[in-house]
Amino acid sequence: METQYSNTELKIRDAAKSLFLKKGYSATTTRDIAQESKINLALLNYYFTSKRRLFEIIMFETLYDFLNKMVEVYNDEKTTIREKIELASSRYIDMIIAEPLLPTFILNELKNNPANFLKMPTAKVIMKSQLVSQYKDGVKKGIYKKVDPIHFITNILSLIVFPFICSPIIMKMEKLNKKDFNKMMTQRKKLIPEWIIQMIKK
Amino acid sequence: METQYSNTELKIRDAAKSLFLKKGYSATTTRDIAQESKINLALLNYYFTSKRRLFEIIMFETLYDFLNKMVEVYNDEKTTIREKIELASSRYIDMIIAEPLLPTFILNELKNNPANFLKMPTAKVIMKSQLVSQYKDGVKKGIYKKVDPIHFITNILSLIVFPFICSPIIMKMEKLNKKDFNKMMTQRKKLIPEWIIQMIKK
DNA sequence: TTTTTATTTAATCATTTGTTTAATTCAATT
DNA sequence: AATTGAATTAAACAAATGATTAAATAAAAA
Repeated sequence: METQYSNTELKIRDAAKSLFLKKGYSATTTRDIAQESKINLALLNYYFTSKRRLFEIIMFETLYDFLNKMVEVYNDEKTTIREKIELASSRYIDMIIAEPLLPTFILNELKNNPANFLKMPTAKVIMKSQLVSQYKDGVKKGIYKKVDPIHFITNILSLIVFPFICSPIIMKMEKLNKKDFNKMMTQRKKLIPEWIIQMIKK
Repeated sequence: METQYSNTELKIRDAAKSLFLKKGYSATTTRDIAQESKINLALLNYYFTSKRRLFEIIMFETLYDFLNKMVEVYNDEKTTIREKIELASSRYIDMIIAEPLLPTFILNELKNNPANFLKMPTAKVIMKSQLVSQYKDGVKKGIYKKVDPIHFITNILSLIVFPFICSPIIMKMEKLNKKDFNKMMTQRKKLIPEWIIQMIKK
């Protein structure tokens, strides 16, 4: 697949993504986008038909990348449960440190338009992933407590993603700056796998 | 404190809160609010000066209630760590089941306007709460692993709140309806305290 | 070069949106 | 009953916003 974008098309995409992430759909105006990408206002509609369509294109790509990154790790045949959680924590925390507004952006549109999410093929795949069968195996063998796998998956995501979403609260509570906060999140790359394993053990 | 609101004033507040929760600040128009509360458009400005002010009043109250509910539990002198976590889980999960849009609403404005949050006196109190000193005690006594309390507090909040925020994903992954999902969250009232205790133990 | 097609621009349109005004109705007080 | 202040209404304003048009320019094809 070699999707070729013209220069201006890319400029619009980038500016739009940056603004949608920062301010959300409604608070971002087409003139904002035109100004940020230094293109003429009419070019937005020329290339993307409407603000809504531009948004949906960006949202789809973002969501797809986000979910895929997880499915990849979860479906690796060769790694153990612990390794999968380590990799997931590490990858996601790095990803979100690089783009901290991503989670709120996604979760927000998830609320406004959950139907869009239904189109994502990757979502339901997770509960059939290697990680989940490994977990079920452990339960069958009596190593892990008998708890619905959905809790297991939910807990991993919660411990990784939520701190970013409420980072202003955390920073306020502990008087941290952004650098300190990122350091804290980097610590969690190692802590989360420990915690998760301890949670599921009998 | 007996703040008396006129009937119409209350009607506006209620409609506005409902709409702001559902659609966010920018996507909610003053005409939406007027229609929903069945008042004349001008009454919004008559009672609340501006849309922004109305929003801030509602946001402050909501945020205050939300944080206070936690501080109360965390500062109880008589309860154990486990009891505090049980009570927090139970209260919060009930609260959010009753008003599922609350977390995204708060966290969203937290991103858009973190400065507003700085005005909340309750935030920094949490790290000096009874719960945190009990946790530190456990660490000193060698019962708990030596991990910064901020992780402890963050984990509790994450496991309680995050599943609500990403409920569409969870419902998709497991083909749950809203009732099933709430049942799942009710299970977590008992599971979360177990998990948290297990996480901190050596 | 000439012709055709794609890209870019400035200007404008039609709505929407937050807010205000001025007039009217209602309720309490004298 | 008359007066006064608060509450409510319909109408309008000014600015912002998503989208379109028609003309101009650049690029590609003939």
